[in-house]
Amino acid sequence: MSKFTYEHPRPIVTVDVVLFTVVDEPTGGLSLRCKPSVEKRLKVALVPRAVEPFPGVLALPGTYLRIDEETGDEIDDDLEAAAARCLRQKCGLDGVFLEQLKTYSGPKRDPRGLAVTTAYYALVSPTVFDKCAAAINLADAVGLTDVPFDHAGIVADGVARIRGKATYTTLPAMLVPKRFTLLELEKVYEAVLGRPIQTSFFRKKMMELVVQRRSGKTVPFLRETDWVEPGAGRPARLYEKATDELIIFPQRF
Amino acid sequence: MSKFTYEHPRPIVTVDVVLFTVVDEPTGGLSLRCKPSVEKRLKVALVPRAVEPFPGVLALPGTYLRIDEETGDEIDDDLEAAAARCLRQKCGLDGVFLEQLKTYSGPKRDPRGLAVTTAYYALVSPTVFDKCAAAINLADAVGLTDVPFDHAGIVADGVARIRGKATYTTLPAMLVPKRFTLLELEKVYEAVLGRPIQTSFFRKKMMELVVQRRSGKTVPFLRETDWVEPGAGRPARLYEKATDELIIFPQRF
DNA sequence: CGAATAGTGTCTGTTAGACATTATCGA
DNA sequence: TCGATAATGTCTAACAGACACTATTCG
Repeated sequence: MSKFTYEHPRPIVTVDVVLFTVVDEPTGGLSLRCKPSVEKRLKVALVPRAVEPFPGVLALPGTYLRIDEETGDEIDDDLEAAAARCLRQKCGLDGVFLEQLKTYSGPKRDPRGLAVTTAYYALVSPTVFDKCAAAINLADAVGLTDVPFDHAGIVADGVARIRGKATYTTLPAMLVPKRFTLLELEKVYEAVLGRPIQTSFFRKKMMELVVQRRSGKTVPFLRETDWVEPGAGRPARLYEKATDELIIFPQRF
Repeated sequence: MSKFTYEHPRPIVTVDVVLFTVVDEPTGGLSLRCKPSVEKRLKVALVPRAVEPFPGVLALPGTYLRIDEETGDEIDDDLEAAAARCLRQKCGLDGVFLEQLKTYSGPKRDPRGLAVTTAYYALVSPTVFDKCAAAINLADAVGLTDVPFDHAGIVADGVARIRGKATYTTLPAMLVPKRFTLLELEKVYEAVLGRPIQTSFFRKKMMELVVQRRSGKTVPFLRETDWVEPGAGRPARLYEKATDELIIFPQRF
């Protein structure tokens, strides 16, 4: 116990992960939109806290930065590795899109004293998310309250970040399954942006978006497949992404 | 000595500041541009390191997060306060624009072991910068090398960040003195962006940019003054900012 | 055939970008 | 008046945004 001594005090260092996904929302009867299909809704994952403070309360999945080499436990190479481990251990997710959001600090944000937490945000398609049967709750990402610490602010920052990036990158495409229809992708963009966008403009932009291959050749970001998604009307063509990387648009969206 | 003991090891927590400014660069004889006046160059502040490792080597100004209440020294409320203190103590600067950039971590970035450093970036006009007579060196911000740790990468990230923000905010306006000409502001934008921009388009956009007052009224971001800057030809009108806050453009730039 | 959904085409007002022109100073 | 720099106007091609139209399936 108490084996690690330093000349100066050091803060607690943790990571928190804002895990976003989308869920289908049956179009409410009150909706006046002509567009049929389903609406999508941006959600954030919350897990019950295992330890003090706030045990049992739903909060962002988080963990200490593990650098103790003597325990035999897996140690974290850096903060991003800790966030990835958190996703793996608490959500059963691996290989999902993960980027640093911001670092939060201050004496008031944690009752244990001055804590430094680096928040990451992650995006996962509902298909993959459903596979992890862990005890994960989904809450509306927009306007989230009733979470401990400063997690509401962190989620709000995360929403702002992905909203900003959605206007000039393919970031929302991280939220669709391997094969998807263009309308589905549009709905996901709308869920992230929180506002409707124009179908024909969206399709035009998306279809002419190209990605640079390592060889220097450019290929379309969206690859048409032979498959279709049957529905009530004309079946929709299914597409695949040419890459899982984040692509930046030549001009803003 | 060694008064602080913890059950688990904790990393070193520091902040580093990427302090940007611009300097006038006499247009080289090789320049083919018709535009006269002076070019501006984006610079970053480096200070000689006071302590191990790399004592004496030029590096980003940085400091430990101070949370030791017993020393009688000033303690930091949070990371941003530490960055502000660093600017004050090492550069003699106070009240400059300061925002969080990113947090860096990993066992390889510091010979002392796993260190976590949160980088901030700050912008200051050359007028204010010149007042702080401290031993501060200015290096070209673009393509900086020959700095210890991962500071080259941090500066590169900082340049990328302010370049991005320059296209949709008034961030480069943080780099001009209280009164400035439109051409001067344009040159600063060009220094940040690293590419020339169109004079007439720039002026049009800038002049029609408005800021929301607390009362709800909108006023132009640029306020015309009665003063002019004499030069070789027609004198240029001097402008003032209506606010010191960062303004976001309605549409991208 | 008609309802329902997928996907495309067309028109228009706005605007970025290039370039020419005018304005105002000192010598 | 000329040289130099500041500032504005004009033209064009591209494009966002709105809307109408065509296409394809099922019952």
